[in-house]
Amino acid sequence: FFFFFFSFFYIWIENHETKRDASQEVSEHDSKIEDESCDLNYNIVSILQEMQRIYELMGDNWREFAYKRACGIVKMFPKKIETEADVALLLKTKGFSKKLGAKVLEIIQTGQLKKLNELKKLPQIEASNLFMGIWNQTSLCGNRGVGHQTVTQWYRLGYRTLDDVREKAALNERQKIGLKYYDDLRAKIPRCEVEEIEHFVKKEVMKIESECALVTCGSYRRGKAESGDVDLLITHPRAKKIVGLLEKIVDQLNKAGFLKDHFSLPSHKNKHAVDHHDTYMGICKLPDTADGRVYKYCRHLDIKVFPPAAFPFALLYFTGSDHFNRSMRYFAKKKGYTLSSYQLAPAIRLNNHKTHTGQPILCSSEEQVFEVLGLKYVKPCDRNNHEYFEFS
DNA sequence: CGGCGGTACTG
DNA sequence: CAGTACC
DNA sequence: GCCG
Repeated sequence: FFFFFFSFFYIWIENHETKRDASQEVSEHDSKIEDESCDLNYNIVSILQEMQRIYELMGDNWREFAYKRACGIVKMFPKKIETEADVALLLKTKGFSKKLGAKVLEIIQTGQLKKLNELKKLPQIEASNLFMGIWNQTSLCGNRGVGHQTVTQWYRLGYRTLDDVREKAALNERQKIGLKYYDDLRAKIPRCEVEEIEHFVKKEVMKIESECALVTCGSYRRGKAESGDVDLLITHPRAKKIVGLLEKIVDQLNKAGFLKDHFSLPSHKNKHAVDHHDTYMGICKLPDTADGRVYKYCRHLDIKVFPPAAFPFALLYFTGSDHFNRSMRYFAKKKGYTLSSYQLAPAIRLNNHKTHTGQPILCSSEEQVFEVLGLKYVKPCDRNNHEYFEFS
């Protein structure tokens, strides 16, 4: 009973803290500084971003990884980078070394990067550019079920425009929906609309299970002014209630006419597993309000339902960012643990293969996960970039 | 030189 | 199983 | 791409 009560109480606190923190974060300096710095070095960041995108298209995940990390480092840099001394300062940052330094130097001296211009001329990249418009953050490669393998295949098949793909390509469900809502999904979601989506879902969920707790994670929880999608994390203080809960929620939201299409529905596999959780991914649209407010866009909505014991880990995972999660998990690994979206456990590895996972370590809050790993707590608004966690 | 997160869905 | 996705 |  105490555990259930504690979980529920904790979640309640978390809900309210999240809201309060979030509103402070936008108005306070955190995100502002970042935006300003991003503007300060806008040219450098956008060129490095194009490099990242190209390597993503080429399937070179590790260069993509390194460039994304580098973008974060440049964004965080406190002043405009214009001299060799500035670049020297950049080079002191872990994750930013000679080759990237040379590229940044070239950018501040010439305003452009030869290597990028060459890569853009590659026929395949040029074609991808044509039918995906990757240079304006309108990439089809990324979150519409199309990766570098598909791009390469389409190129070999001679497709060169979006209409080629529409007419000739054999698309899977995910890709069809991606095309159907092509413009909608490109549009960013303002914080206030994220909140309204959360409110709508919460209202419907409460009709089914009034004890449910619901937290919006992702970039929203990290304090961003706009999000690409809405990530809702749901739990229930009683673990038994988790089974089949998401199906009921999806049914309810369907009845309300809120869901327009589905990427993936809650699976019926692994229902017996202790660590079981459910995922829904799809498209939603807020109804017009009585006072005449009209919502223009359909939005990408992800809902995850986790059992209460996994809640702190789920919250940590679902808040991200992707690079933050990877750095924390990498550190946990070096410390002899494995950290996932549902548990932290000792892990024994042989030649980098996980061979045994010990008893999970119970944590009742995000803070506790950091504590067990011997790390200083990092607030959601500071989880936007890659970190180098060190042994203390 | 090898390693760079852990997991879950579709087809 | 490969490919892509989630953060 | 970078790090150990």
